[in-house]
Amino acid sequence: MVIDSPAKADRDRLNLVFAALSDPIRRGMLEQLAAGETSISRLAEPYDVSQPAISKHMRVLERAGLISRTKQGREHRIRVNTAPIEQARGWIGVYARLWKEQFDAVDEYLKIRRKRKGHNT
Amino acid sequence: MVIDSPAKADRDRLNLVFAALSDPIRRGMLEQLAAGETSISRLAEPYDVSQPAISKHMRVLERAGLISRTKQGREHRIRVNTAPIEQARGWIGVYARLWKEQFDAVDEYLKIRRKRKGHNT
DNA sequence: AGAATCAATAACCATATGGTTATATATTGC
DNA sequence: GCAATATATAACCATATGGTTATTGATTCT
Repeated sequence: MVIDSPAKADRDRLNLVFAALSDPIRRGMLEQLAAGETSISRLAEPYDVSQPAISKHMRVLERAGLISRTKQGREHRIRVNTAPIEQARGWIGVYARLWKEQFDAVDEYLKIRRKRKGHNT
Repeated sequence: MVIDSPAKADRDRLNLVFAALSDPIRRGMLEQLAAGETSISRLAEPYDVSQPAISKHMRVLERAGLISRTKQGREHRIRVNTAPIEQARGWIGVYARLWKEQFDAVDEYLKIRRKRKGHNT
């Protein structure tokens, strides 16, 4: 049983979102954005990488639609977009539940078997 | 404000889990596993790629801890492991909530401002 | 006006990725 | 016993990734 595949655009977006989340620096940046909008240089502070590397990470997050930016003077103000992360959460939520149900069914079945065996012994 | 970073092992695992989820073929395989344990050749059926490509995808899922396998004759029986996906869900859940609270705070603030402006007009 | 700061891009590098074909091994079915 | 099936790995290929230094342009600060 496979739930209807999402539209191609949604699939492509999920590719980008999960890919963006696969790097600890990018996850760390999103974690920082939980505290609110901030600048790129502030987001970069915890990391010992070059500024062009930071720029690349920002690009990946942006391509995934996870952040958007405005410019104030020379500073880019970065904020998180929740829609793509909700989409990822939705995907995981649906399947985590189905996977868990599968395990619960197995557990239930094993429980019954154990009770029967115990009884027979 | 940044929530305490998880242990390095947890971080590395999240890297692998999100990376594994960034490919539509691998997500599709996990979706199929929601229906229960199955063979690799069955998981491969919907895809028009070579068998070694399938093997590589299985390897990525396995390295992320998302699946485990047993062997029955020549067939590998694949099942999903829920722990890593729960870990990813946990990470997304924590931050999705924080990001949303951030937007709710902004919305609330803008609402109050709009009411004041409307009143003054 | 010029230094300092913020950030992007180009070019380069090493490694990883996702596909292929060829080949090998294990197991089942006839 | 041999063909068929299931699956892994090697080698190859094109592309992507994540880092670097150098350079550039925009903006702010002194």
